[in-house]
Amino acid sequence: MDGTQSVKERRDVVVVLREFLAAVQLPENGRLPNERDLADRLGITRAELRKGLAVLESEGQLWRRVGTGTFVGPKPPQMLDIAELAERTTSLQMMRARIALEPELAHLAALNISAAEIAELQALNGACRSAKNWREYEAYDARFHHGIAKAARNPVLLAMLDTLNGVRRAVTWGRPRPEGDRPSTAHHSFTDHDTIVDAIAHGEPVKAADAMRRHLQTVEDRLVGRMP
Amino acid sequence: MDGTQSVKERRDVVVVLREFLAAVQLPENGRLPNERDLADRLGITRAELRKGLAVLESEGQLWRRVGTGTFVGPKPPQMLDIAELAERTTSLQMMRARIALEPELAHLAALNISAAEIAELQALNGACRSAKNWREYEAYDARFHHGIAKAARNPVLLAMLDTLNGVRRAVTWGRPRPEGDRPSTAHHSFTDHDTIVDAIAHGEPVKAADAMRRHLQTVEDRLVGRMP
DNA sequence: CCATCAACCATTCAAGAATTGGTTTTATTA
DNA sequence: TAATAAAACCAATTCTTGAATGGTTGATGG
Repeated sequence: MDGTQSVKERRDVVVVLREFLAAVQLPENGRLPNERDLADRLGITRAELRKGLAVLESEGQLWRRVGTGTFVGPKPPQMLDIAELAERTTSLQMMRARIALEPELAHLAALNISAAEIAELQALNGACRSAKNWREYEAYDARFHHGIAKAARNPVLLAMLDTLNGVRRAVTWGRPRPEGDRPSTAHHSFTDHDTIVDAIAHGEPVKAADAMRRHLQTVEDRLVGRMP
Repeated sequence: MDGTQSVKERRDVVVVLREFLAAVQLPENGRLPNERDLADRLGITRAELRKGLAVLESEGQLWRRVGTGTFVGPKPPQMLDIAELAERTTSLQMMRARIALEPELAHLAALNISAAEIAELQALNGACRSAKNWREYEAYDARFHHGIAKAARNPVLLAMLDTLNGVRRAVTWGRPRPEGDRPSTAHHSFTDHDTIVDAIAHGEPVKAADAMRRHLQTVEDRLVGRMP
């Protein structure tokens, strides 16, 4: 064979690896042979090979995962674990995230919403008003905001809001809840929702985004303890 | 046994089920026995049981999934599938999502970033400039934006940007890529990055958010075809 | 001290059996 | 015959087990 000598030649392992990658012309996300085989093929030891792979990995040329293999290209993103994420997230950080997302969603909704969806939003807002306990209110409130996101006609933003709500629910699971009393304290949210729906229904994106931002800001203020 | 008579008594299955749930006191997300066993224990037929479960499920008292079981409480949100999401998402929608997220991230980064992170951002921007091909440029660009998100100190927003980038990559996989030529066409991005880093480094959140918004807007304009 | 080799570890995947909710067919009984 | 209980079947999911893989450690020997 030809490879066994390259060790003695002291050629840098990284160079050998680059040549190999160029030779085999693997496609993006293509899989390299496993380390044991590849070390044999290149005529180098596995420890040496791993050093070289580490370099290429740090350069972002490839990525590795235990039990799976070594692949060309940047590391694919991991699907986020909602429960794990909720542990590292405070209620305030949740609100900052919502403030980042939802005004833009209201903006887009004002541009794309249908008549049926407007009616649904109004119905959900009414359901919020007549909720018999706090938990029921939160369920309708979540569906209200989800409805706006759906009307925005942007799958990515919708998915992100949904995961956001998932984290929100997981976060509130850990905290105690005022189970019995009705959400009379949230009466300001009702009028907030009204103005948001009105702006969206009249096709006024900027106004809708502003209303949503003010609404969430109020919730955040209340969360921090700044009662207006 | 005792249960076999309750069928003849014609007591409503739902009532029996509610009594059972109250008796066993399952915690939130607790799992019920499987339908065959439960039907035996309650002395009713499986079809009857399923009617009752359907009612409670529609009430949101519990949720079921094939192969898994029946559980107490509202249905947990599903983790989003990046590949599936990418199929329903256009490049333009991707940009709208980024414009919703990243200015806020730049804002927060300006408030929370450390000196080491500033240096890292500058280094990554430099790496963008000296990228030898388009793919390498995109890798560093992604790490640049990720660095800003990390400096924002908000796990939820960071996770959302990461999934966003995952979708972005999955979207661009489907499209052809200009493999060979260097990203000289993206030279305006370099100065954009400069102004963003400067604003963040000087602790000017509004300025940073504006710079980020303008930067992404330029990219979107270029995407749509409006060359400025 | 360093490189090499082997063994071991932890994670992941793949294939198949078992489990479970969902559906249809068959048997039983009034 | 109609209603209904019982069984069988279906499809999605989990569990189990073994193999494959990257990651780590330690013995061996220059």
